[in-house]
Amino acid sequence: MSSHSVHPATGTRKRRPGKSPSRHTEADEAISLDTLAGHAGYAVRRFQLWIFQDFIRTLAAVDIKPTQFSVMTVIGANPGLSQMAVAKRLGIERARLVHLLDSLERRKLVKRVQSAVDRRSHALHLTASGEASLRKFKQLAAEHERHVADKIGKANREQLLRILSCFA
Amino acid sequence: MSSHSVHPATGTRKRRPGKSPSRHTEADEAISLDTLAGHAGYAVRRFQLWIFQDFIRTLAAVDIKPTQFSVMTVIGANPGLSQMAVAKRLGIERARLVHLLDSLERRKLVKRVQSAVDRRSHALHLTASGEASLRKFKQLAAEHERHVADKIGKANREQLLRILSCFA
DNA sequence: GAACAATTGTTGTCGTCAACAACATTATTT
DNA sequence: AAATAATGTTGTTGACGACAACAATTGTTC
Repeated sequence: MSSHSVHPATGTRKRRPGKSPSRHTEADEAISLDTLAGHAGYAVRRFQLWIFQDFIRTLAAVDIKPTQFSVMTVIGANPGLSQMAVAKRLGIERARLVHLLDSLERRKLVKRVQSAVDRRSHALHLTASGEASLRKFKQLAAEHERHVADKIGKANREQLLRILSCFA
Repeated sequence: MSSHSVHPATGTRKRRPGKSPSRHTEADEAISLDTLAGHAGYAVRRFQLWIFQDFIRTLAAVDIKPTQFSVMTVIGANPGLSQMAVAKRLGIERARLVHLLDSLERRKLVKRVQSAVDRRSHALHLTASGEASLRKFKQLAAEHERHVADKIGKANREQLLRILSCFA
């Protein structure tokens, strides 16, 4: 019964007078995850949360979020794609892509061009400033990727990419 | 210039008359991901989407979602925890945990007990039926985990868990 | 060629989720 | 006793996935 100074309800140690005032509750790891530790989904959820937060923080100066970056990257590499094609390739709903493109078009990063072959669809292109911006975004994204490597290890990151390559 | 029968705007092949009518647009992989292929966050997002959908589908019969499962598992392994402790351990906002517990309590799976030591907090416990249900949930969750192993490979799944163990 | 079906972009709704902010109640600190 | 902090709760905001409906256009089929 090692109930030294551990609050039975919270599992957090009462902060001692001399200690830092409520900085971190150190004993969170004492709480068992049980079978959760063996579930890939749990670890992946936590990891994805961390990785997106770091991406957003690293690209905060240019105000670009992960989804926006993915859309611009694909359009940049494949000019003239339709919205359907981009949505399918990235696993985004075409309804959602409409708003994403509205936002990017307002910022003059992307333009919708009337397609000559299919008058239903739009051909998507980066604007001139969109291409310049994307180069900057990619630099910052690369910096974010280095944060990932620092967090989980360079070799582990590469193995992770290999393992999940079937989802690309 | 290998534009055989590839629609320039969509990147999708025109469905040939004899072929299945608009089943799958097979040539989505032809669209380049560019630098996106080297970003862990992109792969992780796609993977997390897949894994959550499979979890939800596999546990659809008992109507339990990943977050609900994680909450019940932690409470089951650590009876008497406060809401704060559970929220911190799982990385859930305590505001969000309120609704999750409301739902689980309505279904008589979890109960909030007035804490004797701290009258602000609730001690969380599984009900009797909650414990029985959790055993069933864990069986189904294990089945889901086998789906994951089938998808990415048994050894890869274990390496993934090892790589991401620092996020548990 | 006309009727029918499918695709594309768009608009809208619904439910989930993370991130905040504010508040009342209760504990802790000084 | 007064100031400060923690806990549970309520509410709002914005991003997101899933779905359904619609007009315009294209493709198919008779």
